[in-house]
Amino acid sequence: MGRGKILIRRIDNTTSRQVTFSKRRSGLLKKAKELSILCDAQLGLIIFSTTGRLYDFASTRSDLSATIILVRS
Amino acid sequence: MGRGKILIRRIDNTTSRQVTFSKRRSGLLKKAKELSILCDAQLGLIIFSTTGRLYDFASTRSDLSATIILVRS
DNA sequence: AACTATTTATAAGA
DNA sequence: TTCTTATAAATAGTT
Repeated sequence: MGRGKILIRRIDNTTSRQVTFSKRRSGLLKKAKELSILCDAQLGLIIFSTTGRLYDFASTRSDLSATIILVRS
Repeated sequence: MGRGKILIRRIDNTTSRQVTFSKRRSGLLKKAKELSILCDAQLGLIIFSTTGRLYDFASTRSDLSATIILVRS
């Protein structure tokens, strides 16, 4: 997607890597939420940035939610 | 995407819902893997189908991998 | 399981 | 760093 095709390999440039992380993280979380709603599926997604920040999504299912909380703390 | 625009709400038709689950599950796992590679990010994704089958992806990080294993067993 | 018309995501650029 | 937009990629409906 985008102006050019890219290879799936670690992005060397720090700035580019952070920008891509921000964009794709949002996209992934959005698609995770859509899948859970459209298909009534239970899922959990946990993303750590290299700086240790955590981003997550969990559809309501007790064991999944508990897992996310455990990983967070 | 696709021939028509859809609303993000539970798909009532069982067959359509299963087909969509299969397609989007693949897409989500692919994008999760791409994000981890491109951005050197650690992430875990766990998807349960309504029949209880589990699909997951985890980039290598001990606590994440352990979590996935815990949820699986 | 394939096929495509379209929508959506996003890589580069502004 | 937020917005734009050309293009790649995902996918909804079809066969």
